[in-house]
This record gives sequence, C-alpha cells and structure tokens, in this order.
Amino acid sequence: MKKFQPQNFIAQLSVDCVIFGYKDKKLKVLISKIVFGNDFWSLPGGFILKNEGIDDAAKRVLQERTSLTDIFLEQFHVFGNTDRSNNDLFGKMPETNDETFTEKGFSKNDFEWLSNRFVSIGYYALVDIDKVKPKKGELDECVEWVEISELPKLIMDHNLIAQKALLALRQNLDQKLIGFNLLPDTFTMREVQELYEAIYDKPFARNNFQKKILDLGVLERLEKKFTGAANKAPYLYRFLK
Amino acid sequence: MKKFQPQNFIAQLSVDCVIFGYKDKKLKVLISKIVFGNDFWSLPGGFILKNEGIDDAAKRVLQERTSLTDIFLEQFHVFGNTDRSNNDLFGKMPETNDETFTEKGFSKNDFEWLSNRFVSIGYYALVDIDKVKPKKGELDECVEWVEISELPKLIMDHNLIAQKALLALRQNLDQKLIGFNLLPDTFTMREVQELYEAIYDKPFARNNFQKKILDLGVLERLEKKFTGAANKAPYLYRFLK
DNA sequence: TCAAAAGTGTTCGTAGTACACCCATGA
DNA sequence: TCATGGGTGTACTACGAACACTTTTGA
Repeated sequence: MKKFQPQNFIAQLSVDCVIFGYKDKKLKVLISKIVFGNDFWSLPGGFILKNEGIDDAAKRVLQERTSLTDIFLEQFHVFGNTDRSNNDLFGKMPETNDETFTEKGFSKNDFEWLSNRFVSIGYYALVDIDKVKPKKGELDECVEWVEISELPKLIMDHNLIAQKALLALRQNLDQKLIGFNLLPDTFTMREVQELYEAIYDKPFARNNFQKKILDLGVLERLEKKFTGAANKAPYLYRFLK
Repeated sequence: MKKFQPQNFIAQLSVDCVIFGYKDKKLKVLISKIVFGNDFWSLPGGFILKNEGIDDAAKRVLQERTSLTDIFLEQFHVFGNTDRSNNDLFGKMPETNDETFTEKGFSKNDFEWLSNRFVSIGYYALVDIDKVKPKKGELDECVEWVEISELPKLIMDHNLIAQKALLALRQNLDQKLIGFNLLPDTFTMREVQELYEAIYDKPFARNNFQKKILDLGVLERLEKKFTGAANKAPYLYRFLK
C-alpha cells in the first residue's frame, strides 16, 4: 500500500478543488471528511509533487476523487493568509491520540508537515454528476455531494474558497460556455435554464432565456423528448464541440 | 547590511509583479536587470516569508522597487509549470564564476535554493509613474520602465506573465474603474482616452468615450486647463473616492 | 375539451455606435 | 478669420426585458 510521503511534495503549498455537480435542480459540491479527528469536513485537496505542474496536481486530486479524466478545470484564486494552517487540527493530535494516526500509517513527521502554514491554489471543476462515482482520497474518511447552499462548516477558509469558486463560475459561465459540462450529453432547454437558475440563484424568463442560449450557436437540436406528461414535448439538445 | 536569507522564505514559491505605469501616451512596465549574469531581465519578484501573507509579500516587493505604499495590487494568475526554474541561469553559475556571486554576498546554498523549480503567483499593480522613483531590490542590478510592446526577452516565462497581466488589466479596467490609478491626480478627458487607447491598443471615438466615462459618475469636473494651444481649453477632472 | 408546458413573435427601453454640429482658443 | 481641438446633441442599431400569443401533449 502506498503511504503518504510529504518529502515528495512542495512544502507549504497545496491545491484545493471545488468540484461542482448538478442534480435535482441543485448545484452541488463534493466535500470530504478527513481521516483524522471527528467530523472535520474539507474541500478535496492535495499537494504538488516537486516535479509536477500545478494543473496536473489538481487533475490528480480530481481523478483520485471522481475517477474522471478530461474534466473541465480552472484555477481561480490563491489563498495565502498567514492563518491558513491546520495547526489546530493536526498539530495537537500527536500528543492527544497517538494510536489513531499511527494505525492509519501516518507518522509524527507527517503531522508536523501537515500542520504548517499552507498557501493554497483554488481550482474549480465542472463534472457531469452521473458519471462520477465519488471515491475517497488518501486523507479522506469519505466523500459526499452537498448542495452549495447547505455546506456544513468546513476547515480553515474552505467555506470562503467555495464561495469564491461560485463567483468565478458565475463570471465565466456566459463568456466561456462552460455550463454544459455540468449537464448530461443531451438535455432540454428547461434543464439548461434550471441549471442557470441554480448557479445564479435567480429566475430567468423562459422565452428570453431560450433565445439567448440558442443565439450562442453552440447547441444542436435533436429529436423531441416525450415525457408522458400532458404537455408539448420539448426538444433535446446536444452541446457542440 | 541585510543579507539574502532563503531559510526565512517558503521554498519553491515566489511572487512576480507586473507594475504598470503610464507616460508619454505609452503603457509601461517596470523590469529589473538581475544582479547575476549578463543582461538578464526579469519582472520584479520576491519570495514569501514563512509568516507573511501573499498579498503582503507582493506589497513588500512593490514597496522595495517603488517606495510607494498604498498601491493598487491584485493577483491574477499562478504560474506553475514544471519547467519554471532558474536552473539554467543560476544553477551553473557557482562552478563557472565563483567570485562574482560571493563578492556580492551570496553563498552556494543561496544559488541552489534559487535554482529550484518555483511556482509563482502573478500580481499586477497600477501606479502613478511620476510618483515613483524606481529603486533596485536586493537581487536587482538596476530597474527600468519599458513600454509593454517593447519588452526585451525576459527570463523564464516572464514575457508570458506580462502578457497575461495585460489581459487581466483589460478585463478589469471597465468593471472595477482601476485605470485612474495610472493617472495623476488631475487629468483631462483626452488623457483618459489616450490611456485607454494605450491599454487596449485601439482607438476610441472621442465623443462616445467622453459620454461613457462621465456616465460612470466617478469624475469630478474642475476648472479648465489652458495649455496655450490654439484651441478650446479642456476641463480638468479628478477621480472621486 | 382542457390544463400544462413548449415554442415563437412583438414591443419597449437602454446602451453602444456613428455621424454631425457648434464653441473656445490663440495665431 | 482661420485652423485646431473640445464639448455636446441626434439618429441608428443591437440587445435584453417584459408581454402576448400559438402549439403540442395526454388526461
């Protein structure tokens, strides 16, 4: 079994990922409960190998949790306040509870390394939630999708990171046409609209929204989707390119 | 005299600043010739103290070069490819030319530290160029204002960093009203327009530009400025807040 | 025949663009 | 009186917002 080896990583520099998914008309974020302590939740994060690009490090973190390659991924902000340390969480642990961390294959040195102050590069990722089977990482107890508006208290400034990620997503959604990464391969116009409403947390006018999206010229209209409901069947669309 | 002490800094993490100034209708960037080697130019950069926020580190780098506090400053991108190292520049130097670096107060260890691979946080800053007396930093031979379109070859990916900074500046100019940081306290509308034209590298229609800027509601109209030229005297403006 | 939801068209107001005109200034 | 550059007004266009109307579907 592979062990966590801090000496392979750049010290005091980390990557934290805000992985967005969309389900049941809700925008969700993947969070993980960390393996030490009780009920500490965090964003999926990781460290950067000494000979690894930062984007590659983020991809590795994502792949570890989602098993997906080829994910839309973008850095959006660096968090570098001096109070960014896990000292409270990790630092005191060796004295208080020696057996819990040694039995999990971590040494005192590992804890000291982890309890340093870290500068963290924030990434956000957009995934088709149905293609993901969440998988826990090396330092995770478990991982879970949580609605963005119902995030629990996360460690350090991770709640702030998630908020900033949402703002970055909103800013880039229109100009970069990245929202379709959150949808399945085919979808109705209503589904696109509900996605946008979930992201911006505000309603859009149906007809104007349809016009705006179609005018982008990036959707292909496919056959109609008969839902069995007593109303006109909507078209299915596919994202081009 | 204070000596460069790598052990005080976070390893493999740096800050690079693109300091924008405006003069003679040209957008300029402050670059520095580094103290080692021949004719190696770089963006003003520095490192982050182990107990220093990243914004504070960038401020320190700026203050070192410009003697200004209270500068508009914003991170815009992290550069973290694996090929980001000064190995070519610093790594071979100890063997080839021992006396040049020791006489300047640097040790072999310093060079090894510097020749590592670095992840660098890019900041851009906007200053009133007339308020700046460029001052060289600890690792600088000299510093100089250079027109952005006439930058020489810089070390590593610093040319790319400067280009990305310009794009970030353009993106934020309108929505954040930051351009006035580049101008003196009072200015004419023509000067604002010429600044915008320098930044976007394209002409604007005079009347529409005036309307757009005044509609922002952030300028105060002062007395007229009589230049002695044979034409109507323009108003002077001041940026509010 | 009806309700529900989809698709499409029309109008209105605003913001940006292009064009035109007048004014102040000093030679 | 003239050239130069500054200030302002008007018409055209594009885009989004608000409103209205028609069509399809299965009960």
